[in-house]
Amino acid sequence: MDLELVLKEHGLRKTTFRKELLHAFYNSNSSLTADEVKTKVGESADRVTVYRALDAFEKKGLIHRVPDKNNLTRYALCQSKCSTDAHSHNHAHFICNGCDETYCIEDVEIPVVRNTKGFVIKKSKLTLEGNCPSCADS
Amino acid sequence: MDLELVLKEHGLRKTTFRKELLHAFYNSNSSLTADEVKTKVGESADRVTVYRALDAFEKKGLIHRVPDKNNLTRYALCQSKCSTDAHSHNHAHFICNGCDETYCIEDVEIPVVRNTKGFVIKKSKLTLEGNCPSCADS
DNA sequence: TATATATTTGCAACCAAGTTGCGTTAATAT
DNA sequence: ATATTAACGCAACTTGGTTGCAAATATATA
Repeated sequence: MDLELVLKEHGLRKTTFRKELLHAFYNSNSSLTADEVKTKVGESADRVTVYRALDAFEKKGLIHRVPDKNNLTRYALCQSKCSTDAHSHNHAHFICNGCDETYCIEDVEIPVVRNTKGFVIKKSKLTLEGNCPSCADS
Repeated sequence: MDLELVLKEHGLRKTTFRKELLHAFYNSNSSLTADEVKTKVGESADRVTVYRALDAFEKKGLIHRVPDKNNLTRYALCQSKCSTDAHSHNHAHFICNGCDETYCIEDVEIPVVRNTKGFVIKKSKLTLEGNCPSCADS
């Protein structure tokens, strides 16, 4: 995976920090919070830099927000071809009660829900909870 | 609805503020944040009092947390018989893109999802998005 | 390659949501 | 009527995130 090319294709400059940030996402099988990014990727980088990089990655369609157990803002890599301001996801998310991580789950069907009692339903989000493979025995 | 009795049955003291708080929940068809409580119920009450009352109500099984569009802590009245530290909900939630309100939706089926790829699934949450009856034309 | 332009970074300061400690007041139990 | 316990109010703090602005760095252009 050519990180520099990916950045370029999404209209982002290939700075040291952003290359490492993208690397971290490609090396994670789940998702990251701003705080996790700071400790894992760039302890030296300023908090603000982390937040702004995450914002930029999201806007350019590289990462998307996923639910978090503790209401933090948490991001995961986009699988499909998301482009600038045009995210297209339709997968479930799994929150582990053991490690508090959030995983994208591609092989679970999202139910299509009909409008009901005057509510016009445009989107359905399915969030699963339990224990992830690593925490399955807890 | 005898508010004082409800408080008593849930082991809560009938203070002026808590009676008004409970009243506000019974008079709301959706849900409330701490901030909304403060403006609608007790502008005079301290912020901390609001937070602690909401905590207490939740612990005693009177209200439950619902998802919020902006990651705030948002509460709605429990319909069924929830008791102290034993909430039992199994309904969907609807977030309105117009007014940012969250509604409990009782008549939508929550899918039962099988374990997959080592993930042990214990709970499924279904969150719907769109426009509520009042905002249906926006 | 030099220079102009645009993006990214770091710092400081700020904000909003929520929490904690503690002394005082008010509600229930005896 | 009084003791006990729960609830309240205040101040101070914490955490997650944002904004403004100047300095640094990356890309585009000459």
